[in-house]
Amino acid sequence: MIKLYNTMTGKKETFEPLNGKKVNMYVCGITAYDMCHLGHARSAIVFDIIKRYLRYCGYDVTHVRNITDIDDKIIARAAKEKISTEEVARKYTQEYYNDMKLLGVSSADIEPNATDHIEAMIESIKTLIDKGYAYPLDGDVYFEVKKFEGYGKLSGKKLDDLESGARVDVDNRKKHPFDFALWKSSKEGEPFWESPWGKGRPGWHIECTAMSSKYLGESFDIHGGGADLIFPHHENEIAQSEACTGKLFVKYWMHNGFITVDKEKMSKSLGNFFTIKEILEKYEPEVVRYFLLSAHYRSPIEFSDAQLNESEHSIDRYYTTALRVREFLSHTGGKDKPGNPNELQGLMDSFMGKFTGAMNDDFNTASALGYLFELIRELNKYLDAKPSGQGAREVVQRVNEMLLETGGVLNIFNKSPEEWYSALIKVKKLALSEELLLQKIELRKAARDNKDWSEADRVRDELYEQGIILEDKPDGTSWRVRVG
RNA sequence: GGCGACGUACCCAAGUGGCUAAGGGGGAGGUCUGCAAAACCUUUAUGCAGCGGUUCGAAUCCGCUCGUCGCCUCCA
Repeated sequence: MIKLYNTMTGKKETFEPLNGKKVNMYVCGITAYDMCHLGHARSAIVFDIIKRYLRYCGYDVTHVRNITDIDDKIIARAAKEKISTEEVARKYTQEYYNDMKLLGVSSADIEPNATDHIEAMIESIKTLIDKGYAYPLDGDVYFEVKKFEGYGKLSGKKLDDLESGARVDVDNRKKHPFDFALWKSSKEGEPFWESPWGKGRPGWHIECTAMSSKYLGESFDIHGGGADLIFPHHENEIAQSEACTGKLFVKYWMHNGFITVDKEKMSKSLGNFFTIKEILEKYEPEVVRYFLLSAHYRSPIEFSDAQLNESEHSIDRYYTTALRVREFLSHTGGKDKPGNPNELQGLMDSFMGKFTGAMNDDFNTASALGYLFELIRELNKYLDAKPSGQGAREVVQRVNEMLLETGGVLNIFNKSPEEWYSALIKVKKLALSEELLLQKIELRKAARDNKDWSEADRVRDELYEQGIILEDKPDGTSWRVRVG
């Protein structure tokens, strides 16, 4: 039984989709006017994991993630770069897809662009006018918030409070300061579409109303996005959609917390952001994903190199164990010496339940990761006891499968140790080829065979300086990339 | 001004009424090792911002205080 926190009620609720095992989920994507930063990555990764977990639980999920490809910021950017709005949108949409691919975030099932749905938006706006919820004004169309009973129910705001706390210049032509644009007339030189109210473009919020109902129906299960979208964006979507259909728009509203830098929200306007591209220059994507899953999705998470380095350590701990497991499985045979798997066996019996328990509790990935590392420790302990034989083999294999299965849900632990180390060499820009490295190890082996310890240590220290750590084992020396 | 969230060890972080307060990183000691590394073991919060209250029992519920942050404007 999955429980999830619903922003609408402010409580954790039992997840019961509108239609059996079918889950329709809409997550607000990006406005394609600039490079994406880590905050965008968090939202993408969080909802990707939620989708993966729901599917793991047997739900049939349809995931829609939109791209806003026409908007004031795009127009401003186009003017600045002296190119068309289409080119701006195309360029940054492409960058976005590229970032998502590098991050290892799966695609949504449907990734609609706003400009492909202008007709549907116009239809929605017409309906809102016909029903008396919207009014045209000098080529614009506004939604009249006072007409929608329940405006503010998602964000917990009251219109009177909004009025008195207004921090923006009020457009006096509107009936209420918080009436928002469904349609904006275009100024000279701006892109436009023909409409019953003249040439113009849609307001931001209406695209999600039009596209979500097109692909997921008038009522659907989950609507997600960053917490900064709660007001006004999602509040306005509710007003538009429910005014249009008279039906419940969304059953569960989910919002991820912010990334902070020096405790402040990472944002374009503060200028304290790091682009996904910049971060992936220094860190492996799996490290970034792990970092973002190491805190609960609704909590703020402080970005820092120290934190990313810790995440790198954690992932490396897994791959070090993965290497041990593989060596064990490739060698073990012979005498049946299952060791004492009791502690490990106990944890194996409870592990899957602990994992799903954590994930069922509002997708508590941080807690789930704790259980994974608990299992890793027990596995290491078991391997330390040097068990052998078929029984031991089956135990280790089963634990390994559990780690891969649960790691798979979290989209981590999905490489071979070699892939991990070679990715680390790349991302840490080590000026050392694997070939040269193996030569050095041979060189050192010769010294060790001669018990020339000072020469052996010299080679090891030299490699350490270059970011490589050597480990001497009974059957030879292996290497790892130094992390952290 | 209105609304809301958060404050757990040296750092990050889970835990939201009841066994010894997960897990990761770091520190100290140990086992192993030619020495290391890795791994494992022990240790590092009689206490969960502070003060009251409810309760047989609270980090967990309630109130107040202090501190930090967010939304109220485009924002993931």
